[in-house]
Amino acid sequence: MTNKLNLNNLTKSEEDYLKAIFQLLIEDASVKVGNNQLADYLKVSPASTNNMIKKLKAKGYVVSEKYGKLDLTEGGKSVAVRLIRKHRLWETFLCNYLNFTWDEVHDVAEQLEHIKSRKLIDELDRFMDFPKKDPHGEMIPNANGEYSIVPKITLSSLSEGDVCQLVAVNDGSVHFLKYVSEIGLALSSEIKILEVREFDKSIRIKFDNTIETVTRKFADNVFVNKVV
Amino acid sequence: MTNKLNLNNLTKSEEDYLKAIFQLLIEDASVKVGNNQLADYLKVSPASTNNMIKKLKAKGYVVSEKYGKLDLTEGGKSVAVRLIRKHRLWETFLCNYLNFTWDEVHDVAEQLEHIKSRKLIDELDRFMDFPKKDPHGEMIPNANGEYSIVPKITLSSLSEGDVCQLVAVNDGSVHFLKYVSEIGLALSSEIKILEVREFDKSIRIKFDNTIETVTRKFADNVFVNKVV
DNA sequence: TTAATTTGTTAGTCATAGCTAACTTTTTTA
DNA sequence: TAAAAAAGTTAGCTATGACTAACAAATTAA
Ligand SMILES: [Mn+2]
Ligand SMILES: [Mn+2]
Ligand SMILES: [Mn+2]
Ligand SMILES: [Mn+2]
Repeated sequence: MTNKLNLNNLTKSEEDYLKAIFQLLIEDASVKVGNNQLADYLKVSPASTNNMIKKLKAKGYVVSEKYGKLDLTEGGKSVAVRLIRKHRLWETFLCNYLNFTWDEVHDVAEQLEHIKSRKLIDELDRFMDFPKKDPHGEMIPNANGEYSIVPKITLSSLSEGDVCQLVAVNDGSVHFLKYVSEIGLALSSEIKILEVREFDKSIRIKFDNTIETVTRKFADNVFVNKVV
Repeated sequence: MTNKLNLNNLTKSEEDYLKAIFQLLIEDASVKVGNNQLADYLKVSPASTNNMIKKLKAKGYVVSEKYGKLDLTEGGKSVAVRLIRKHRLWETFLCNYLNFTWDEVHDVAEQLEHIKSRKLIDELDRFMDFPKKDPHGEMIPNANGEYSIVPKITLSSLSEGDVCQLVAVNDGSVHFLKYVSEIGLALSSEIKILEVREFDKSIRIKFDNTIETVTRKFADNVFVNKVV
C-alpha cells in the first residue's frame, strides 16, 4: 500500500488546476506559486482557486500553509504530467494526421486531454511511433510519466551577436503562432541576434536570409537553444 | 434567417439527452417516448429527465405537451445525428487504427463524442476515407447529417428455416459483444435458424458449420437481414 | 515602523445536474 | 365505472464550480 492511487477520480476542473500549478512551477522554478497568480493564469477569481485548492489539499494533491504558497505532491505532479502527455500527443496527432496547423491544435487538445482511457493514449502514442516532441517543440512524457527537460531560454534573454536555434514556442496564443509562421520562422530555424534596441527592447534578428524586427513580447514567447 | 443554429451551446448532458430520445424514437417508431422510459434508458430519476426536458423544450429541441409524450424538433434531431456521427467515427477509429476490440470502444466513444470541433471530426472522417459503417455494423451519418437506414430486424423475429445475414449488433453491453465474438459470429455471418424452442424461445442456429443455441435475450440484440 | 498595497480567505449567491419524497394526472384493470 | 397502477410533475435537497463583496494577513513603501 505504498501508493494509494485514486485511479482517475478527478474532474476536468481538478485536472486543469493541477496542470496549471505544474506549469507555473516549472515556468519559473525560483518563484513559488501563489493563489492570485493561479487565478490569473486560469482566468477565474481568487475565490474560485482558493476553494479548489482546499479540495485538492484534502485529496492529497496539493500542499500549502494558510496564507502560504502552493506546491504539488508527487501524486499531484503525476496527474499533471499525465495530462500534459495526453495534451501533447493529441496535438501531435492533429498536426501530423488530421491536417491541423500548429495554431489550431491547442484548444481541441484542451478538450481531448480529459478523455479517460489509458489504452487510448498509449495506443495513440504507439500509432504515431512514440513521438518525442509536440508541434510546438515541447517534449512528450512517455507512458511511465518520464520526460527529459530540454534546456531552453527565451529569445529575449540573448544579446547582440548571439546565435541560437528555435527549439519551442509558447502555444497559448493563436495570433502569436500564426505570426511566427508568417514571418517564416519554424522549429530548428537558426537565428542570429543583430541588435537589441535599448529604447523598447525590440530585437533585430536574421534567419534564412530574412531580417526581421520583433518585439520583446514576441521574443518572450520564443524558446531557443544558444549555439554561439 | 431560416435556421437559427445555436452553434454548439449544448452541455454534455443536454447532448446525451437528445441522443437518447433520438435512439428511443428510432428504436421503435410506433411507440412514442415517455418521460419514465427516458429516465430508465439514461439510468437517472424521472425527476431529472422531467427537469432536463423542460430546458430542452425552452431551447427548442424537444416538443411535448404536459403529461404527453416526447418528440424532437428538426434542431433536436440534427444535434442527435451529429452526436451519433461522432460516436461511430470514433468507434471506427479506435477499432481500425488503435487496436481496440469492438467491445472496448463504446465507453471511450461516449466521451469522445462530446469533443467540440467540426474540423476534428470531418478530418477524422477523411483520414479513414469516409467509412460507411461502424465496428458494430451501424451506418455512419455523413458530414451533412445524411444517413441511410439499412433495413434490419432482430434475429429473434425469425422462424425455423429462415436464413439471414448478421448486419449489426447492439453495442451497449461488453459481455454481449465478447460473447458474440467467442462463439464465432461476426458481421456478415450467414445464419440459418434450425429451431425455435417454444418453451423458452431459445434458438438453435447454424453458421460456418457451427451449431449453437442462443437465448431469446441474445437474439434480441443481433440484427439481421433476411436472405431466405 | 507605521501606512498602503497586495495577497489570500471567507461568506453568501448562482447555475447545472443530479437525487428523494410527495403529489397529480392518465391509463389500465377489475 | 370506480379503484389500482403507472406515468408524469413538483418541491426541496445535494454537490460542483463559478461569481462578488467584505474582510484578514502579509508584504512593500514611505
Ligand atoms: Mn497546447
Ligand atoms: Mn484542459
Ligand atoms: Mn457505441
Ligand atoms: Mn455521451
